Amino acid sequence: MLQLQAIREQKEEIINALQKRSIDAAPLVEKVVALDERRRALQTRLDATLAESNKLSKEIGTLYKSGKAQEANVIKERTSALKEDSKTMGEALNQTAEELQEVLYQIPNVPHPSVPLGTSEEDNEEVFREGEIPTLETDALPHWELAKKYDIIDFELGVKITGAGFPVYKGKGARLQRALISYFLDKNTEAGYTEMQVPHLVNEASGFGTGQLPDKEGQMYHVVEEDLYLIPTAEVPVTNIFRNELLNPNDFPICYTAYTPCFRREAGSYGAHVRGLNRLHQFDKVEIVRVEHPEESYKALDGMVEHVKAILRELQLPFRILRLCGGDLGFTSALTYDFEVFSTAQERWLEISSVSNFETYQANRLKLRYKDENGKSRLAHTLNGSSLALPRVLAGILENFQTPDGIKIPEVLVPYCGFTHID
RNA sequence: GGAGGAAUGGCAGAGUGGUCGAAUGCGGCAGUCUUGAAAACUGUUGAGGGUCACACCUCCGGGGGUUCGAAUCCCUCUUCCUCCGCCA
Repeated sequence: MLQLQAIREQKEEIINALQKRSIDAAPLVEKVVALDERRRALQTRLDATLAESNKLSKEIGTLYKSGKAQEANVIKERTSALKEDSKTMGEALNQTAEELQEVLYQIPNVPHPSVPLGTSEEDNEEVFREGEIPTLETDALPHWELAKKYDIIDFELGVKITGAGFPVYKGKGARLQRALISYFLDKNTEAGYTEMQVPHLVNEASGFGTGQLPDKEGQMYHVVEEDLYLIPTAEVPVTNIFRNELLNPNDFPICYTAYTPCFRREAGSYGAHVRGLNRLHQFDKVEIVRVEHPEESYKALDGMVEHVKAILRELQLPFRILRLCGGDLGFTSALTYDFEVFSTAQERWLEISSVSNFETYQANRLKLRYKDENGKSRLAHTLNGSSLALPRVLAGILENFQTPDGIKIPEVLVPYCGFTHID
């Protein structure tokens, strides 16, 4: 969530910047300002009352000690009115503070100046493109047919066991999946990210910390019995490692990587564009997460983009990078780059990575701070990105590397797979 | 599942009704010494709100209660530890 102080000091700038998301934040921002003022007024009054009653209590203490019980009893009688006052004021204060929080949660992050104006994915800005799109035979198949032909992914079996969107990977398909995970983790470790294994279920506070709750509650699977949520991305458990932490400046940069399955309800539409591996309820992903000093975070974001680029280059997949426009930008993000791989057989781009800087938006919810040079605590910046989401990488490999003799495995993966072709 | 114990500042750990926001150690920061570093020594150092700055207020796992006054007493929830049972 946004920082109150920022809203107080740069109200107009924030409202203007949020127009990039095609929303009029003015009513919400004004409401925040009004509630904040009311909260502070109540606080001041309550503080004065409490100060008075604290003072009296101390007097009573000293009077008792010096044996003047009678005088003490006289003062005692004066405290009851103060007590009642502070109780009612405290209740009003709590209620106002709660209202204030609720309005604050409804305001999305302020987009970075470089974020283009726009309302949908049409308006995203392509900033980079690399790799040649292969010319396939006329009988080139989409990945779901290749998966069937070579018997490496069984979608129907997943339906039997669980339901739609939970595929079963078989034989070389399963092996390739495992190879990709190992390869990604190795690349990330090489680049200085520390590998972590984290829980796949998180509590409410964690979902809240990274912004999945309460805004997008419908997207996560909820285990009602224990009130836990299946993670939609490793971002949630990994970033929440730092919830309620106060760091030293020399702790930066913090770079973590984690492989986890990801679970998403996304009760979306059916059709060609969600066929096969394009959209699933459960999929695997390797994530990178960074916690940075505010002055370093955009340099870190660039570094993450270069890192993902290098991986795609090694995999020899044709890809492009988009800078998301305001309308497509996630609620909590200030700047996001999406990576898309070209799916030759489907003749469209598939998102395989999303790299974002959240600035202080998550840190404010997480209470993730560091001590600055002057010993004051300030909010850190959080970032994360996929490196990478497995299903669409797999789809890209299957489709782009298909030959009449089978699927050719990208060279970097051969040591991990133990085979050169799927046939 | 049964029986006990515990939760305090960045960390460790004292404190069992009245200047306790809290001893002490470690860590952090600043300085002395040193060519530099380490060590040693000296000083400093909890978080949040509020204020131009003070004052002042809140916070000792969460919530509620007793009391003029609670880290300290009571209730409740959560978490952790030890022992027993069960299980991987």
